[in-house]
Amino acid sequence: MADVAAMAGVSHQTVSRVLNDHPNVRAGTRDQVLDAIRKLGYRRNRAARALATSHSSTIGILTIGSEFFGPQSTVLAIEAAARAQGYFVTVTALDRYDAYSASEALNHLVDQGVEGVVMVAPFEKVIEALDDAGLTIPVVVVAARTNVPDADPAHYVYVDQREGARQATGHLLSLGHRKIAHVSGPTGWFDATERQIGWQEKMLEAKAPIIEVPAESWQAQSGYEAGKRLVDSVRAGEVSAVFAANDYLATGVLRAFWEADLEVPTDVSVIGFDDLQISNFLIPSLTTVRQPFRDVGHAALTELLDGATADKTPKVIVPTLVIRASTAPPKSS
Amino acid sequence: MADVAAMAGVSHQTVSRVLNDHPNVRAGTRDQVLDAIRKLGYRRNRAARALATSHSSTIGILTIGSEFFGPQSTVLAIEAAARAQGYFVTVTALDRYDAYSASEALNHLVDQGVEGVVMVAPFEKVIEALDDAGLTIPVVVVAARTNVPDADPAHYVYVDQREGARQATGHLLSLGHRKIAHVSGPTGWFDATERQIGWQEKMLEAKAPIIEVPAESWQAQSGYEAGKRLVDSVRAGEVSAVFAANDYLATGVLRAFWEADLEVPTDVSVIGFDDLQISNFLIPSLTTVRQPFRDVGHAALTELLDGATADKTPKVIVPTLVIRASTAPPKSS
DNA sequence: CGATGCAATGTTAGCGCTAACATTTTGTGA
DNA sequence: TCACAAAATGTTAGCGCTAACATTGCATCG
Repeated sequence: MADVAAMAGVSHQTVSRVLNDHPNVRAGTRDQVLDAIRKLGYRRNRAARALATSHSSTIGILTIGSEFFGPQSTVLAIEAAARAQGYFVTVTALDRYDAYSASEALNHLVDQGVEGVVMVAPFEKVIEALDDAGLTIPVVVVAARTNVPDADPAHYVYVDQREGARQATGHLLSLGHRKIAHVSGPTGWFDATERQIGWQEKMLEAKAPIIEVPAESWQAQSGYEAGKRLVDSVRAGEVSAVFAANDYLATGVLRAFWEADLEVPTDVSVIGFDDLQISNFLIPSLTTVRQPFRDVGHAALTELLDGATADKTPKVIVPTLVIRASTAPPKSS
Repeated sequence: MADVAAMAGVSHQTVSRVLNDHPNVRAGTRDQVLDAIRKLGYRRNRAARALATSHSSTIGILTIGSEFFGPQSTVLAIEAAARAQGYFVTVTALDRYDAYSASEALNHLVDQGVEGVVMVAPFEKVIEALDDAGLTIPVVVVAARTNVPDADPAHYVYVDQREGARQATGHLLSLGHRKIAHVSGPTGWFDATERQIGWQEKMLEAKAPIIEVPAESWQAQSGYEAGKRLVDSVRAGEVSAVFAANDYLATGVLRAFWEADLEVPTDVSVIGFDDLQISNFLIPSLTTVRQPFRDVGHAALTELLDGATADKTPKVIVPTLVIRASTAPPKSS
């Protein structure tokens, strides 16, 4: 900076003023300074700036360390939005989904000096770690948490999973199904819980039977195993439709039914959740619930930056049902 | 820090020494200091530290802004490895895949003060932007680039795409196929080019015909369109197997063949590339080439941190063929 | 034409830490 | 017991920037 000042024939403070768009700088002076900056290829030292202003212009994202479609899309959207606002983004992924890993990760971010944190980790234990962390910086949580403690200072942004599950179940009910099994997501995940509740609510409203097959993970493998367990029930006419907690699970279910020579949707309907890129190209193409992850990412960043506003109401985004070929009216038996 | 020093009854410099594991500190003093740190909940200010040491302990990752399986897995692996080494990671995603976006993104990272950059963006234009950027910090590129200029100071780490394509093609040839069409990836991507070359090399060696159907994107939609264009050739016996440039494309191809009542693998074999989580559960389960992205991430970080070593030989990681149910010997016609 | 006021620029201090050197304490051997 | 070295601790300066105040330049008006 001193070099730039010398070259432009001004004081370092004037250079600083130019850099910070201070109004009281003559146009001619400004040009000289900018010229010198260009000629010298000068870049401001961010550490010094952060030290002097006590602003790091950095936000932290804590996410889960797996290749899940939803969190990943959300993280990308947050990053893009943050960059547009002149913020830097530091990402930390969790090794394991427990409170210890989570507080380690949070520490890592706080050590880094972030001004705020977005947690894209819809796993219960992880979010609970936050309640104990006692952070003094703004926090936005992207998770459909319903039992938020009053004392929790975090802001919440999420897609209404329960509503999505109600849409999916409602679609099957309106087709005439009543024996709708739910392949539920793994325990500990908000999304799994909410989807299960939405399905169950709708089923109880319709006075339909509750048939739940829990999956051990979100992976297709678990869906496949759940599907195999459902084959006999389908054959026996005890299940005419399956609502899988996400599209990976649905893919596994489709596969299991195919292996058992059960035709979808003739013998049994299948519906998923997420709308992956490939869901339209599965055999048959998958009816599912689409989540607008980009919107979630944007909303999360907005919430973080405008966090001063006292409005702590969760920002809820509504998913949409995408009807394709894996659902049809039940066989008239 | 001054508070800690006062509480422990030492000078701030002694606190600094404790924090930096300096050897010349008496055990008792160290304990007092650590105690004071704990009691006060003191955290070092990273900006000040960075300013004093001129080390930011931050590395930048530049990646593409889409939900692709490979880059995402690689980024996660790099982040985990970096954190284990005490580094912070700043991620920037590209809005568009052109040189301008790329240099903007690089500037963003350099402004942030990163000590090194890993580019996980196997797109030609993006990498070319790097050659002009004239960065003075270490750079590792994760991309199967073959025409690296001598002057290019970057280190390269990648999975041998060409070899993977040769494995895939070789597998089909050894099953007895000769009319193997390639649904090639979009132009501008190193991976697409390399896979195309690997396939072509192997086909020329076998004196087999070159039938290529270019896809416009990496998405299943493009694979579907390519598959539809191949249906007639398959029916006419002009194509007995398809090597799709990735598993999304392969999914689309499978779907197109299914719609046309072509059975896989009886009527036509299909092979993909990447080994997605769901590839084993497609109908039929997909033979594909698995890429060890975790290894790539680790190798990239190692290369970045040990970059001082003069050895600029690219680190090449070999993929493995995963044989499943979508490939079989051709119909004896 | 000089007083006045504001715009433009300069000067000084300090953000919180570490490096380098200065000083004090401790331990050792003759 | 004292000199001496080595270990332990303290003191000072400065990393590169911005905030706050000080000064200068310049236009305006009676």
